[in-house]
Parts: sequence; C-alpha cells; structure tokens
Amino acid sequence: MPPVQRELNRFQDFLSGRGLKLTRERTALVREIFGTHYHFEADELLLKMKGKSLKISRATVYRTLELLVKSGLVRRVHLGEEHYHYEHVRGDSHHDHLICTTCGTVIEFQDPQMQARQHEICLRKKFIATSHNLQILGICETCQKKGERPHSPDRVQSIGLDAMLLRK
Amino acid sequence: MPPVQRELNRFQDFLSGRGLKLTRERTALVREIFGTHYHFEADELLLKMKGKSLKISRATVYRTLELLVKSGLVRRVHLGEEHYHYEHVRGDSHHDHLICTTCGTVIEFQDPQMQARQHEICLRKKFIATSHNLQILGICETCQKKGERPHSPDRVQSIGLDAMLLRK
DNA sequence: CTGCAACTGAGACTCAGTCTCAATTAAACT
DNA sequence: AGTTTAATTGAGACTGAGTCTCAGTTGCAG
Repeated sequence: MPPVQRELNRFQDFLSGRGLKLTRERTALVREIFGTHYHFEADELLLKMKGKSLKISRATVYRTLELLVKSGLVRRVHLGEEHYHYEHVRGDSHHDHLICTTCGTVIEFQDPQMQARQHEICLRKKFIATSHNLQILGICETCQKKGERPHSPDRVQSIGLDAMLLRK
Repeated sequence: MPPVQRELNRFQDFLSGRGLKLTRERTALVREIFGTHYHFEADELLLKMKGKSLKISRATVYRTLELLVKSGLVRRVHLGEEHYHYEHVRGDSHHDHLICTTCGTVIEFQDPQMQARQHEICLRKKFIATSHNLQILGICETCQKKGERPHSPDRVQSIGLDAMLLRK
C-alpha cells in the first residue's frame, strides 16, 4: 500500500465527518501533494496539475488546500515571501525554518529551549499564545562555499537587517 | 523643534547622498509617519493622505516607503497577515512581536536569550543569518479579561496551531 | 437508481503592490 | 532670478495571488 493511502484515508474521514465528499479532484491533489512535494506553493501545484489528464481549476486547488489545512494534514507557512507556502504535517510538528536567500533551500530545525523562551515571554506579558511563526533568513552552507551573493537583497530583509547591508 | 525634524534631516541626508530629491510629497509622508503612526500599513497611510491638502498617489506612497526602508528610518515587517506592515526604527532595534488575534494589538518584546538560541542554531546548521522574523500569535491580557473569541480563527493559524482548535 | 447537496470550472473580481509615461519640479548652475 | 536637466509625480494600466459566483456536474445516502 503506497504511503499516500494513509493520507487519503485520513482526508476521507475528515470529509465524511462533515458531510463533505472525496471527489476525483481532491484525490488527485492529495496524491500529488503527498506523493512528491514536501514544501510547495499553491501556484506550483496548480501548474503541476495542468500536466495531468484530469484538469483541475485554480479555485479547486485553493479550496482543497484550505480543507487539507483544516484537516491537519497540511500546514500553511510564511517563508518570508509575499505568498504562502504549504508543507506536510508529520509527527514532529513543532519546527521552524532557516531559509537560504541565495538558493531558496528551506532547512527545518527544532529547538525545545527556544520554545521554552517563548513560553517564558508569554508568561511575562500575560499573553496566551496559540501559534507562532519564526524564520531565520540567511545563507546556507552550500551557498557559502560557492561564495555566491544573494539574488534579491532588497526582498530579503524584513526584520532587523541593519542598514549597513544596503547597496545603492 | 518637533521631533519629526530629526527624521526629515536624516532622510534628506540619505537622499542627497544618492542624488535624490526631498520633494513636497516625501516631506509630507515623513511628517505623517513620524508624527503619528508607529505600526502602520501602506494602504492606511495612503488613505490618511487622501484627507490632506496635498494629494499623494498610491505609487508615490509605495516608492517613498521603499526609500524610507532603504534609509533605515522605517522597517518592513510581517505581522502574520497577508500584507506588510511598517514600523519606525528606533534605537532598540532588535525586537519581535506578540500579536493579539482578537484586537490586533501588537506588543513588542526583546529577549537576548532567544537571540542566543538562534545564534546557536545557526552555528549548528552552519548557516549565516542575515535577519529573522518572529511573531507569536495569541490573545492579549485585555482580551482575555473580556473573554472574547478571536474574530477570524482561520486567518490566524500559520504555524504549529494544532488541529484541536478547528471548528466546523 | 435516484435526488440533491456538495462540488466543479470559467472567468469576473479583489487587493496589494508595481510599472509606464507624459507632465512637473527640486536643486545645481549660470 | 532664470535655465537646465535629471529626478519625481499622478493616473491609470498591469500583475499575481487568492476569492467569489453561478450554472452545470457528481458523489453518495437512501
């Protein structure tokens, strides 16, 4: 049994629990997502589906992604770009991302001590956290070796990049 | 001398250093931004300027914001929504945000230990960080007391919100 | 097998942001 | 003060990501 089957079953359960249907389109999308991608974008997925025999519209792609997010199979993340990215949800759900601004690679990391700090801060501010969002932007090991410069420096900075880095 | 003058001078320096001009429009925008807002959105600013005697176009607002970001006077941040927000840059530049998903309030915090953790992680992954981006979403003290429910739960979650919270 | 609520695709729409281009203007230079 | 000229501006067309509508289609409970 291909591993995708597990996700299909879970999605099916989720849907029927709410009186929704597992259609051909939804099946095809789940297969595509869990068969290949790990991090992906909605538009990229849309494009991939264009190549298949069963054509799927933009609206359906977005609608299905929403359902997958609600079902807990997929997570929607900001990776420092304008639009959202999506990723599979697996057992080790609590991780954040290092994002290479040169090649776009996404590296996951997990750090219990950081979680602890966040807890501590919320306590101090009497804030009840429901979720968080952390990306660290920079240059990955491979690109450091290649000695490349980031492609789009202006896009990259979003918090705390100091003004020194600015070029004309 | 109004405090805004300091920012105007700095902006002037920045501009003339690159052969750019301090126009009436740019002056008006800097006055507006540093006179009132702290966190703001581009469109909100555009709207405010509509009410003034000197009308300023959308294009100019965006162009000026870009310059202000480059000059280091203003920072562009993601606050967990689709579009960008902007904030003044002050001395204590290294902070992150707690964002109340009920009332929209933004609380800043600063935590050196967290910085240290991030450093540690980058070392471990041989990653050279240039910037980072952290928001913690949740419910602020005031809203907890009011016992209100978040307005748009689906918008809110973006990383690590567990599936338990989902409603039909 | 049937009925109907859920689903779909096409394309109009929105929203934030970018781009173009002809007309205007800041400011360096007489 | 007047000239020059590159930078700047506004109007509005455009873009990209995502949402919405509605008439036609389809999964599936009975």
